[in-house]
Amino acid sequence: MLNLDHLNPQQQEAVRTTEGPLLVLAGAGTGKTSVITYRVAWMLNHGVAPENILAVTFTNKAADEMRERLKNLLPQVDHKTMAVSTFHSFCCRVLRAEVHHLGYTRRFGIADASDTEGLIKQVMGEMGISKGDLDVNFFKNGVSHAKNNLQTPEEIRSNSKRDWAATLAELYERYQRHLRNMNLLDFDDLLLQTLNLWKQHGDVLARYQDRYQYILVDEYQDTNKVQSELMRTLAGERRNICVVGDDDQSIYGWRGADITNILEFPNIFEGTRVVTLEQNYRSTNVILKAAGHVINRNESRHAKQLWSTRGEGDPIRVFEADNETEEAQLIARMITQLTYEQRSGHGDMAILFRSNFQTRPFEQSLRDANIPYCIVGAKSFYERREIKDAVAYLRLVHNPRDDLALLRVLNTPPRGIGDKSIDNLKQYQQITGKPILELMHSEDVLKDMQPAAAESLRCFASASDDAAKTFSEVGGLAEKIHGYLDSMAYLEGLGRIYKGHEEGVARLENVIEFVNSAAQYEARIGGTATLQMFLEAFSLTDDSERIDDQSEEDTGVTLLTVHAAKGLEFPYIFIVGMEQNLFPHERSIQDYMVDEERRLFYVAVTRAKNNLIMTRARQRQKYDKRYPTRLSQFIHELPKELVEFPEVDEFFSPATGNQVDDVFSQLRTRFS
DNA sequence: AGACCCAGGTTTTTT
DNA sequence: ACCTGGGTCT
Repeated sequence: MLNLDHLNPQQQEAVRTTEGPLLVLAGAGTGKTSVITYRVAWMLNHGVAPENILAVTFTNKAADEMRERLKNLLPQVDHKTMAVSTFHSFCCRVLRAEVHHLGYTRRFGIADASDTEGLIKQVMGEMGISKGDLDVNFFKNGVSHAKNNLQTPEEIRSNSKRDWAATLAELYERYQRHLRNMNLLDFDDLLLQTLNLWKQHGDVLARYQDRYQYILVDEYQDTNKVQSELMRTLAGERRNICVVGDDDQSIYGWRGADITNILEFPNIFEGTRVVTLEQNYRSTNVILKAAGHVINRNESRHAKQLWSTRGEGDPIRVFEADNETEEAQLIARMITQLTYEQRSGHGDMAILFRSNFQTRPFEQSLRDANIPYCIVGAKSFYERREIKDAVAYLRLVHNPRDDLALLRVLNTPPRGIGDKSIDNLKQYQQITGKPILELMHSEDVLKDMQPAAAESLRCFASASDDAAKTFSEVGGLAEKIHGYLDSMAYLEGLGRIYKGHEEGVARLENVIEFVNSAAQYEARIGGTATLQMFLEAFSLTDDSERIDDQSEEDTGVTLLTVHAAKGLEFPYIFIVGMEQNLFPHERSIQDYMVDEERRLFYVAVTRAKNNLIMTRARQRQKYDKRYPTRLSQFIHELPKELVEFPEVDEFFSPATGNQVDDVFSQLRTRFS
């Protein structure tokens, strides 16, 4: 039987409450993941069938971790039947089975962010929206926002008096029509169309409600309207829905997360049991008090007060440097000193910053000081042009209606299909509404083209047909991918696309690496891996986890943005660039979003287990100019008695006799 | 088709 | 300062 003894009373209550709506307010470091996994284990032990449980997370990483911990906790249960997945992959699975109800086919492809942007530009062109007016980002965000908030184009038109409303609505409609013609769903659609499906087809919904009788949602503060509505719909009359999250760590409002989901949950589900986890197992009380004091300024939050049994701990220290270079050098010196006098390794330390551009001077200073480091979230392998091209080739074979993929690779490498021919095809596409690849099979269309171009198009089309046949049989996926890219002259063409010999070779190596990743995927899944599965994994899986080279992660200092640090912890945390307009960011100040920025600061502070050091540069270079800076308001918001503002030298002053004794006694106990 | 030039934009990031 | 994308010229 499951032993809950080492859980605290609130955690136990959360675990035992399996029926009805439950809101678990899990403050930073309060053992949330344990609670979730124990709760699932508890349900399984109490007769709930694994296939009746749905656990939803935001990231694959979180889903993997949960699955892993469940496996350890309950090795005997058949975990394959239990749905632990991200919102997107869950919805994708539903749609693969049901999407025909909505007029797509189950071979639908997934449009990524750059497809979305490209298509929106195209639609803007169609509508004759000139550049001077509203820009691509406006429409991209506008459409995404509308989708996330369940606004139809009709509603945009009628609800908003803004002069751009009608334009946005029309663009949304056209954009969506294009996607549908190409049998593509964008990321937002995966969620939205699943919700539409359920709302429009009660019988389908009933099947899913019957299957998923117990629902668990992690990081609920990050859900948007569609996501909360999806879960509410699925929970139905049973209302067995448990959401876990921390409103104080809601830092994704800017991309559609709606904090009111977690704030209003008890009002939306009458009779909600609320369990607040306040015992923190991570940090010293100085850190918790400081964080709590700051976050208390925010209105509209669920009250909570974190505490721990780890003692008071050292005060927070704030240092100032003249400029960003010296700030970076200061941090490097401090790290050297700390590793020297304490027993902490580089892996115990992380440098947190608000914006990515701040990494530069730190890379330099750490390298100069011979300190190993790793940067989280550096630009990814899969963003590279040659990889996206390779993926576009694959997408086209899988979904021949994917004009976006086709146009990307039709003349990559150059094969004599110029702008003229491409325009021509687009024209036909507009008139007939048929996929371009299909048009390329029509001699009526081809006779309009230059003979050379027509021949090239014919050749491309027939190679695509061959590939489609090849991939329709199961097995040998990586091999087939290699053969296909080769047959399209893509591998050979890389040398022509990229001028320098070196660059061509490097790009080719990357593509080969990509083929290898397909082989790895195949090895993991087994011989039954299909192109569709691989593409789906590619679209819905985060880059960093696809290639795992975590070997160095343990040994180096970690550099990462505060956003990327959510969910992590380190004994030593350095928050750098504590300047007004940088953190909080100036954009958030203009937009009255300082509350979210304050939550971001709260997240940063609560990453620290033992020691928190913050720095500021008095001057900072921005683009090509230097500016004087002001200290961040968040520093002023910290409780005075918990913060010290030492001079830089004080950090490096010789150790006192007591400290020396201390170090030696620690060493003695360690080696005795 | 490919080299070259200029304008615009540079918070955070998942799926 | 620096990169990207789009436009133009050869």
